[in-house]
Amino acid sequence: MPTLSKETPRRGLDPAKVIDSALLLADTEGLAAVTLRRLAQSHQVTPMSLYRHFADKSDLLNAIADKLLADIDLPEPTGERWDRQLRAVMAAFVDALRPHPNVAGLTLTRILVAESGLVMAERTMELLIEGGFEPEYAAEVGRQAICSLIVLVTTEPGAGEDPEPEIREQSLRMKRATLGALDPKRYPLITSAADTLVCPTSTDRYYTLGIDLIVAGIRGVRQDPDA
Amino acid sequence: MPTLSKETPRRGLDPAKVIDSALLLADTEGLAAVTLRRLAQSHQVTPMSLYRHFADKSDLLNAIADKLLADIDLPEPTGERWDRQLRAVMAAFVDALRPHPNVAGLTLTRILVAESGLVMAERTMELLIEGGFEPEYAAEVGRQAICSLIVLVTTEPGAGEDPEPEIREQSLRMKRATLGALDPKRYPLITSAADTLVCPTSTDRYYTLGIDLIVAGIRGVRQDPDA
DNA sequence: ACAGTAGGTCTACGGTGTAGACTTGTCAAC
DNA sequence: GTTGACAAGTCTACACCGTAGACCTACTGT
Repeated sequence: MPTLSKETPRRGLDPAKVIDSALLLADTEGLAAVTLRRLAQSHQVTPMSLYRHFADKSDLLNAIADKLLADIDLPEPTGERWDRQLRAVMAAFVDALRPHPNVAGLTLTRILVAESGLVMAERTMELLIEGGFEPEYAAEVGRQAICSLIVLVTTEPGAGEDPEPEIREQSLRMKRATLGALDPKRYPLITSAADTLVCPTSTDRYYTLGIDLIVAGIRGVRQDPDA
Repeated sequence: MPTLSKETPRRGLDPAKVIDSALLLADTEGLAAVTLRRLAQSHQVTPMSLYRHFADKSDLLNAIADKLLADIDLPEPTGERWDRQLRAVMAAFVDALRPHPNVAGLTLTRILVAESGLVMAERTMELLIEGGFEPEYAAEVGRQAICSLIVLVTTEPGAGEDPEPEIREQSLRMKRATLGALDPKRYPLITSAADTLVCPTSTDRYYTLGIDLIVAGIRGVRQDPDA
């Protein structure tokens, strides 16, 4: 029997676990908190050890993005109309990103690389073509739609704010005050809608509206590419 | 006559010029190249000098964003339909950001702070309300629309790539190759549209389509907020 | 003439990503 | 069994970052 107390203490660094803790760290303290040193420390290991498993930091970040994309739970094709199905695909995408607004932006460059990103992209184009788009046009529209969805998540009201609820609430109050203090003669609409602008009514509504807007846009540019 | 050889060598650091060179630097070498040390060096000054004019780095970055926003050349109100006017406003916004895709994202947090951002936001809400939106709804829709426009610019095909044309071209070729090398059985649409996905036909078309998509979306969600 | 101050400098600190040479446990092949 | 190869982790060091705090110093208003 060889020398291994519990599954080879030598290989104590599971890349998957590193990614997990990196994601957790980003979720709780923001992307800037994800540091090789900090990550190494939390795994009781030297910073340089990480380089045995990741080419460099961006490689690790890409791995996080790929993990997010892998969480997409794409709905099975149904007999519904193309636009309803498209909406479902988009909702699935957003659902995968929503829990991690701080890192959602990382997926921008990985969609056409990661497996599940490719599957979603292919499916999206499929539905667009079924909806009557030319393949070229479908590619451009799909690209933009997916980008918009990502941004929907990264700019979710309150994303990027401090994680401490008190500081965050303080910051929001400050913004509202600043906006409310503007001259109502010059900015009547902004001042009166200050609350909504700073932080929309409900997060669910926010996402529903966001997706609706995109789907409606796609439907709208369908027949006449030259509007 | 006091001692000034040429306009007080003591005050050799014009904040406006610092912002200008920061913007230039970001445009040519990417946002990451904008460094206090580098900026100071290019103005023959110590890094700490910058702190006499900017509270910290983020303050300087905000100043860049404000400058971009100040470049917006908002069209005068006309008698046209609300949606056509809205389109013109959006086009003006995009025109201001387009020359600086690397820093366009900085404007996200400054629109409701900078003068010209506020003016544009107010005007946007005005038009939306003229189009029949409730004020609250207009705020949410407007917010999302403006975010989408910004992202349209930051994700412009080839943005964030290396500035050297050769490296950049190389990178694009690589991506196209990777995409084209996928299994056509699994990803028939992606592989056949690889070229368009990597880099859309024309930049102008790209922006036209992007704006069309957003305007069409707004038009589409107008009457039925609960679709 | 003098105090105040705005603008720029110097030094230093703690943080970052990462290159390169080194150690060491593990396993395969002779 | 012994011996190598090798994968995984370590150590040291470097260049760079933003910025705090004390300092100088030339100008300005009184």
